Amino acid sequence: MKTEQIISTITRPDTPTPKSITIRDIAKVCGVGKTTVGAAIYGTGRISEQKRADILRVAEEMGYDPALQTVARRLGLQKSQQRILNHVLAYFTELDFTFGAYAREPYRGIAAVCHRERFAVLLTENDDSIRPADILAGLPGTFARGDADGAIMAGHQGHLLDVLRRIPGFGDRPVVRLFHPSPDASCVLSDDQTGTADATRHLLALGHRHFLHLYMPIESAIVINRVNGIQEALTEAGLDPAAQLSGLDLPPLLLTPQTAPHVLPRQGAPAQEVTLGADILLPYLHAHPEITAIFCENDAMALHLWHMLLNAGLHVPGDISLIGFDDTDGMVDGTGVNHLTTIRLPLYDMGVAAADLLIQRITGQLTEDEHRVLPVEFIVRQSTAPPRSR
Amino acid sequence: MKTEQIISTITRPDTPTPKSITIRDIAKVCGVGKTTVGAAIYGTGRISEQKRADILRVAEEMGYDPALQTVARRLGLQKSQQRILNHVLAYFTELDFTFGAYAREPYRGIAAVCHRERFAVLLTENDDSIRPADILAGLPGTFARGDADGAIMAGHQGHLLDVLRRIPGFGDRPVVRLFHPSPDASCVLSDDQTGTADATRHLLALGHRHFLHLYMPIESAIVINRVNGIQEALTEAGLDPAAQLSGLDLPPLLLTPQTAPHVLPRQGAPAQEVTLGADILLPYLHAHPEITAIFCENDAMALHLWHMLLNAGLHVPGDISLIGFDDTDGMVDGTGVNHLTTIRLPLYDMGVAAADLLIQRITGQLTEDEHRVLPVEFIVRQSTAPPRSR
DNA sequence: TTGAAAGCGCTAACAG
DNA sequence: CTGTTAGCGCTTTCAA
Repeated sequence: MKTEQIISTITRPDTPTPKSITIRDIAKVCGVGKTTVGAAIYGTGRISEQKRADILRVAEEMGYDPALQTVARRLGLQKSQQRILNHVLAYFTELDFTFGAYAREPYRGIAAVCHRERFAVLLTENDDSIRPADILAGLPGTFARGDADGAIMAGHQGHLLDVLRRIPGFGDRPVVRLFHPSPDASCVLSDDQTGTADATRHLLALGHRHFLHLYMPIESAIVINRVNGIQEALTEAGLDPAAQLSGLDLPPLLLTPQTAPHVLPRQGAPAQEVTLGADILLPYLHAHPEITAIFCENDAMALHLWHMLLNAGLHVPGDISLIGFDDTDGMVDGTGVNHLTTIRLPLYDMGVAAADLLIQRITGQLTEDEHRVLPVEFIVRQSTAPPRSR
Repeated sequence: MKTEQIISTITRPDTPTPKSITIRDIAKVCGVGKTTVGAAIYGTGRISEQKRADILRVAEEMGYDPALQTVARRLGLQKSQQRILNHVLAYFTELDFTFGAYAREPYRGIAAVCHRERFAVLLTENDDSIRPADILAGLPGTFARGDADGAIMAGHQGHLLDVLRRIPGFGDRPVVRLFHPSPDASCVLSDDQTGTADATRHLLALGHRHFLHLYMPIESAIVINRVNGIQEALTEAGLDPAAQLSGLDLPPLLLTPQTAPHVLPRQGAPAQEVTLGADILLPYLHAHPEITAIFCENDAMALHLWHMLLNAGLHVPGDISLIGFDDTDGMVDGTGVNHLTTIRLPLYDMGVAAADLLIQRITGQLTEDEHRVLPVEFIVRQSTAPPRSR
């Protein structure tokens, strides 16, 4: 943390603020000691109901504002190791949060809960490729000072959790991780395995037998869950997962939502390259004509594929059945109908759950970290159909 | 502000934190007074270079963390009316910020500047229809406590500025308004008038003579600027604005970015109603066959219109020329090319300008409010063409 | 129940 | 230049 920043930034208001009312002022007016006033307003110590009412009335009349005296209270409480909550939580997302429903939809849920609970949201985008030391250095002083009561982290976020834990001002405050399981924090996860299992059963029922799963190069718990789901359904049907399911990793760029057509408008966004990854995927499909269905890591990827296949003369779902993930983006026709069969992640609800969980931990209503797994929903649309030989 | 929230929220950490190092500890070790240590670390008072170096070294060794002592410093400084900056700014946007590049693109700019300057962003979405009293009640305690050093407000935001000004904890801290001019704050605006003037000249050169301007029901400074631009170009061409330009207000819903097809993916978003507003617009156009070009308030609206006209058998740009605004959304064809002629708002740069301006005001590098008007860019694509009679 | 006194860790005014 | 003293406004003993 930049020490200088914390030290050297002092301002003096243009127009001197009128001195604010203190409990001492009130005490003088009421003819009591200031300890008594403190007891009346802040509930420190016993006080007769009569005096309390009197004092509160006078405080109100004099315009006493407890918010303005939080600093003094904090100092006073330091002795007894108590903290006044800031009612602020940090939401860390991967860089360029503004892309993709994957961070935006949870944010909506978080914001809704925070608004209800009068919490403020400190939005922080983090570059996952950055070195841990730089994460620390890049965080605003507000974190070092401990202004965030807790944090929600979406996605991988590399070593961010460790970094947070090492900040003296943050310490072991509650953290909720979204999407990725973690033993050191509360987690809000989705039941991806059931989702892919359902999807696989659907494809099996249609008659498909050979599947391709396009995954991220990263060996993440998420990918493992999804593969498990497919394998579960295959095994259940008496098939050998190893023989029926193949995996293929594509260029990382292809897997980010950014590259899909019509995904998200952004000023100056480059035109789509519909051919990206085609040099890998098309030859592969050509060499494996038995494959009739493809699982994608996300909808954006599915849409990209759809266009790519179309370009190559392959029809969805006629030649290839396509299954997306997330239900964030759709293959929308002119009448606004989405044709992509997908597994819907309850992104908004996950945000709500994360914020609820975090705030309960912050306020002490919950004293242990908790893992919550939310159900997904398999949605059949028009990108899956019975296979025909290619 | 909910007083209870400020008062009743105290927590005690699960594991008692080890008492943090204080300047007194350092003073004892160094065999000096604590004032001297303060002078060394915080630059309060004069001190010899020798002692300073010694003390700083010891402080470092002992692991003194200035961030942890901000509370005490703040109390100490209260006497002299000085404040330690929080390095936090609030970004207020209209409700559901997650829609529309109109708030998201500036956010990207703001975030970039804040990251560079180590400022944190407090993101707050505000419902413009809410009563002023409720805005105040809905703000998290962090605002009452004065944790935000300043604020950026996008859009109308009704009485929010007044509300902020009335919060004792915020007072007259710097505010930057985005898009809307305001005498009580710094502003970052766009030169819309030049934009619509350019667009009008373009249409005039193509041969158009009768124009329709679809505006928001609100009499905003923005609309006025845009109309002024059209009128300016018409007058310049020796035409009578009153005779050549007609205005029409459509249902409010039509004017929000949400309604445009393909604008922004959102989970569970309803299918588009391509016919929304058609009952007003189509008869109007039928009654005024002399109109050959339409100005829209934003791209989303232009796209909606495009589809609506197509539905009615009218071709763009053959029958009607269409001009969007913002350059946030496009009529994208299969190859990723955008066909909408529009006036591009430098949204990202406006965010950058707003954050720069605000931070300069916060840090005192700038002592007066400033209005900055950024240039727009008229971009000719394929939604405008020479008129033909209908 | 009440209130005086002694902190919390720093800054500020003033002697030395 | 240095250290002492007295705050900042609240909390927390601890007598009364």
